[in-house]
This record gives sequence, structure tokens and C-alpha cells, in this order.
Amino acid sequence: MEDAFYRYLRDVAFVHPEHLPQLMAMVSRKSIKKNEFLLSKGQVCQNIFFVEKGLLRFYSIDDAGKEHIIQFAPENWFVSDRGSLYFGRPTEFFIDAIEDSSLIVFDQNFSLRASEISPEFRVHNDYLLQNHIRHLQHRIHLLIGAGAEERYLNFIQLYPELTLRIPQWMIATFLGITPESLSRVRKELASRNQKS
Amino acid sequence: MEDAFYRYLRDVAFVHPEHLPQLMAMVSRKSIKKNEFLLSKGQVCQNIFFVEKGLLRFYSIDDAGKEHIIQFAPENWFVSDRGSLYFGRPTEFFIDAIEDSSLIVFDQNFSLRASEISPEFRVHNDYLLQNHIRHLQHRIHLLIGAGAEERYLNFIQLYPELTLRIPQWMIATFLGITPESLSRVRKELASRNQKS
DNA sequence: CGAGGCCTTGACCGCGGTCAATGCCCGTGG
DNA sequence: CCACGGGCATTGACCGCGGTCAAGGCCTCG
Repeated sequence: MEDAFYRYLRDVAFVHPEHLPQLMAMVSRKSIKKNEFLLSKGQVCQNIFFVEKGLLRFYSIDDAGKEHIIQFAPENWFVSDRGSLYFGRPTEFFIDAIEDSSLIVFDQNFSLRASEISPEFRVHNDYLLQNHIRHLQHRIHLLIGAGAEERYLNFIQLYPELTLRIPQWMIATFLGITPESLSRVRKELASRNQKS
Repeated sequence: MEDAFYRYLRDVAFVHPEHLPQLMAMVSRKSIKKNEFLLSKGQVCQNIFFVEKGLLRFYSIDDAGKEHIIQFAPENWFVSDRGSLYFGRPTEFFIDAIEDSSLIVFDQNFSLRASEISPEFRVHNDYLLQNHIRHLQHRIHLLIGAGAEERYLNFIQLYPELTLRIPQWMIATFLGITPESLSRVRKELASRNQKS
């Protein structure tokens, strides 16, 4: 079977081929179906997940019972509550599957041990963390400074292919607005593009 | 002179004493006065700054000319645009001083080289990145899910001592609201505490 | 075919933004 | 020592974006 994670380590993280078997031996596989959970509030997060195929969401639920999506994880993305994992505290978040998905699972020591084995992995892991921070800062920037329309436009140009796979009400909770508002924004955008 | 960064490496990062001189040799010092800039939009960020004494702010300015503070950096905090630094792209952000400050300055290679010299530093650096991500996620969570009052309450219990040092209009731009709104929130809180 | 999930639309409302006036504190210079 | 001015906080009147609630339409899937 073709192995997306193997290819990822080789072609994206540039891990030296001789180290690949050692790294692959440290991970396990998991398949889950739509709506199944990988993490629920109150648990201590034990794993990092890599998505080989499918689509996950990482979200919280507030006191009013509303879901707020922090992050989507499509193919070749990692997802975890690093706060809970690293500090051993109960998580505030949920992770579940939007589509049937096949995953690679590793525990909190994987990145540490893999970094010792492969310098290239260490560099790549550092890159991932830096990039993650960059994305989160950009998101904060938008949440503070931009209205609903601008946030939506940014979303579709940042994740054009996700826009089609994810139901709109989920995109709305990612953007921090209601599904109704998103619907209105799209109507407004459509009528404006009509006229030009 | 007592050296805050030296003490930080020894007591917080637990760097082995024999490695300390090597690390200290890789950094330089800088003093800046209130309102002086360390980074402006369009530049490529070259440094990470550690605040020994004083207070910095890391912020953006939007198209309407409004400032949005991403992060404050008081004593013993690090600040940098890691996105610009790591990826070599022009920054969207500004860094300047809210108070006269004395800083430790290092370049983008410092954490890499320091990690090779001191395993303890490597662990601590990883901790800092993880913790940074945790904070950013929490902030996003609040921006999406909470109103002005809750965000303010969270701020004062998270940074009680900063509340006194920072002018309120800056706190407002950090929270993503206007100074007027913050003033109203505080008035409302005061009157509510009166009655109980 | 029926049921439920999702998107849309409308009426209404409230939080927070905008704009402008006022007050307060404090540093500076006459 | 007082007068003036600038920066910041407060307050009020008004408004608009986006939330809320409810109804209706349209899919898909059992």
C-alpha cells in the first residue's frame, strides 16, 4: 500500500532514507469514521495525529453550547492539543472526524526521539511549530481587525479546496460568526459579483 | 551588574553552568527609550528580543490606521516576528517600547546553536514554542467565543501587574475593542461590584 | 415517501463602534 | 505659581454589523 506519511517524511521533511524505517516503526495507524471522536474535553491528550486521508476538526464548545472550530486538519496536516499533550493537563477541546479518515498516530515522545534520530526531522519539526505560530498570529490579526466578509474571503483564498468539503455552518463557526451571517455575506458577495 | 538574562538561563531554562559563558557570548545588549522602534512593517525581522527591564508591544496597523496589539512583552519575555525571522519575509508588524527598556538581542541562529551547546536550552526552547501556541489558541478561543467583558476579565486575571503599567487604550486594542467600549465595561463592572 | 440535516430569508434586537464633547491629570514654560 | 496644552479616560447620542429566533425550501438518505 502507498503510504502518505512515509512519502511525507521523505519528500516534505527530507528525512534521510536510512532513517525512515526507524521512524515508521515508532508510529501506529488508525482509521475512524465520520463523527467519531479522537479527543474530548476533560481528557489528557496523549497523541499527535497525522491525516493520511480524510478530514478532522479541532474545536471547543462554550458555556452556551456553541462550537468554535480552532483548526481543520485535511490530508498531510498534523493535529493535537499541544497544550494538553505537553503539559499533561486536561484539554478544553474536542477532535472528531468530518469525513471517514485514516490516520497516523504518535505519542508525545515521538518528535523528541525522531529529532535525535534524524536532524532533518528536527529541522522540519521546528519549521512546523514556527509555521503554526505564524498562522495563529495571522488568525488573531483577522479576528481583531476584520469583519465577517473579509474573514470569509481570506478563508476561501487560504483554503480553496476545503471550502467545498466542509459544510458552511462549520466554516461559520471557524470564522467566529453564525451560519446565518455567513449565508448573508455570501448572498451579498454574489450580488456584487453579478453587477461587474 | 546583575544580569537578568543570565539568571533566566540558569534558573528558568536550567542551562548547565558550564555552558552559560558560551551562550552569553552569542548575544548582545541594547537599551531603548519609550516610543522607539525595534521593528517596522516592511522590514525583515532579524532578531529575537529578550526583555531584561521595561515593556514592549508587538502590534499591527490596519488599513483604517488602527493599531491592534498582538502581544505585550514585559520582563523575562521574548518577542519577535517569528514568521518574518524564520521565513525571511517582510513583516506586517511593529515592535516598539512602551517604557524605557533594556534588552538582550540575538539573531535567528542563536536558538539553533544554543540548542547544540545545551540540551537543557533545547528543551526549554521547545517549551517556549509549545507554550506560545497554547496562549495563541486560548486567545483565539476568547476572540471567537467571548464578549468584551469576559475578555477584559480574563486579561486582568492573566496579567494583573500589566493592567497597571499599560494605558487602557492599549489594553483595548489588545482585546480587540475600542477604548470607549473598555471604559463602559469597566464602569459596568464597578457598579456591579458596588452592589454586592 | 417521510425525516432530518443544511442553507436561506426575514424581522427584530443588542453589543460594540463612531463621533463629539467634556473632564482630568500632569508636564512645561511664562 | 499659575496658565496653558496635550494625552488619556469618560460619557452621551446615534448607528450598523452581526446575533437570535422562527419559518420555509431543498437536498440526501433510509
